Amino acid sequence: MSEAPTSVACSNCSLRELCMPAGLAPGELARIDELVATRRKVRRGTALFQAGEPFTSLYAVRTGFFKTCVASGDGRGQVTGFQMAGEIIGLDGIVNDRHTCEAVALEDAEVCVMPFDRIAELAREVGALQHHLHRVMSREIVREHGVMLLLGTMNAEERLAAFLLNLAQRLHARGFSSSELVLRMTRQEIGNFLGLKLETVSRTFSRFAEQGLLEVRHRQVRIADPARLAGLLPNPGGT
Amino acid sequence: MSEAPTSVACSNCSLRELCMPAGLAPGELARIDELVATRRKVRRGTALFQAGEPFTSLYAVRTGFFKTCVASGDGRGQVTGFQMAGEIIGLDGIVNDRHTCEAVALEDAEVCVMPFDRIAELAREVGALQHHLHRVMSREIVREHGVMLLLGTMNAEERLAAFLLNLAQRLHARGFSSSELVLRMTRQEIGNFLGLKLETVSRTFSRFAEQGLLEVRHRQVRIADPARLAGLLPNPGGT
DNA sequence: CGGAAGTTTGAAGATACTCAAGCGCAGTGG
DNA sequence: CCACTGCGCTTGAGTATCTTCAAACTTCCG
Repeated sequence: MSEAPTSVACSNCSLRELCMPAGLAPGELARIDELVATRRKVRRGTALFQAGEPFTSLYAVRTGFFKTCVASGDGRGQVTGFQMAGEIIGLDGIVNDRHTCEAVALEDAEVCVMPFDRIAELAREVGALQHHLHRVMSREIVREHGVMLLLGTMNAEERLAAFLLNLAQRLHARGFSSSELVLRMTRQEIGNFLGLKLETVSRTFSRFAEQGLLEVRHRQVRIADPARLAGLLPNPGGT
Repeated sequence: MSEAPTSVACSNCSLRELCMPAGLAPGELARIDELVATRRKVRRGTALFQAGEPFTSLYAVRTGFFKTCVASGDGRGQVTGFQMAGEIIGLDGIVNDRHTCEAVALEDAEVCVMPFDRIAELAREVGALQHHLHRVMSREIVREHGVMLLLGTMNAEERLAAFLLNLAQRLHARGFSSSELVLRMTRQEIGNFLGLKLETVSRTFSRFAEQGLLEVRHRQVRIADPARLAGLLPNPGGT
């Protein structure tokens, strides 16, 4: 929709360490700047892309917050992930040149548009970029393994604890507090990610609050006792 | 363990369409033959690789049947997939040069060992291989989205129906019957994949048999009414 | 052939879901 | 500025589904 031909440079971007390969030669870095054709603003509640749309580009989140969802024929949907600054969206489209999930902004957002054929072309010449791309895709596969473990083996408390700790950790890596967080998504959306109904999510929040693990005021969450919250996870000596 | 320096040629392999890119120039095909360093036999019940092991290679299943599992700190485990001839195993290892899941042979099996650095090197020169690799990784991401939908939104009957139809479809693509199948995995392993207990899997099989959807004798399954079985899925106009 | 492993089935119980009602905050318009 | 409306959140009561525990049976493999 709003394709602003903003002048852009990854080389100056504060998110560079998050979404670009490390250890590039200066010349290579300059070439990677060419990757990001444009930026694109996405209004809260609107889709960056939808299922079925032709695939052209990967997107790096610059600001804002996204969810990605797959839908089954009837109304049911599964949120496959939430993406924040520095994270890559759109890898699902590569197989069939068509997106199979949709990406929706949970708040006004901006993404860097990276045409995939240009990425592929440059990856053939810049080894570090090639390796980075492989790692990004592999990381997504491993992340999804974790979600499968969550959905397949954990109860409601474990799921919510894992979700909150993961969110906190990612926010912390971006310089935010690791204990104070503002949820960008509704209880419904959390439920659609965790495989729970929104009432169950709400009840579990309340139970955590009663137990002194959290302080919850709507979307404002403080992790009061991170150690005990982490103790709920089935992953004591986690990787 | 058993690394046999078998002489190997993808160009003659009957599985070529499954695991190699299409439309290669003759010269390119010859170079891809170099990719497969060796084959490796894996005995039933033993691991092709384990979580924590250094990552070196991707593996293409030649014969046999695998499961891949992730484990949480305590005993719990989630089967992330079952792999058959022509399918690729090991993509999880790329991110951190270390495997995060284990791959176990469910029956005596053989795989083609493809050193990843050699794949990456060749992908830089052969565009079709590069694109193929991207597609393989993206396909895995999309497949996992489907599993997440299954685990997050479906009940026991829907899960088992989806599992059986998926298995039948993949076997059919390999020239086997699409209605007659022999399960290579235990009820326990099916349960660990579908997020159900083995008893629930067993009961659901029995219920399907009562309803005339299946004929089940232990691991021998005949899909008696594929249409009605497919009708159970939440995906009437599915992609 | 014998034992271990895998499968089936039943009964009781736990967890999460459904249905329902009420509350609270945010944004809108009087 | 305040009331109003809508959406999201919370909480309760009853219910469905899946799990747990247990026992018996079958198959497979050594």
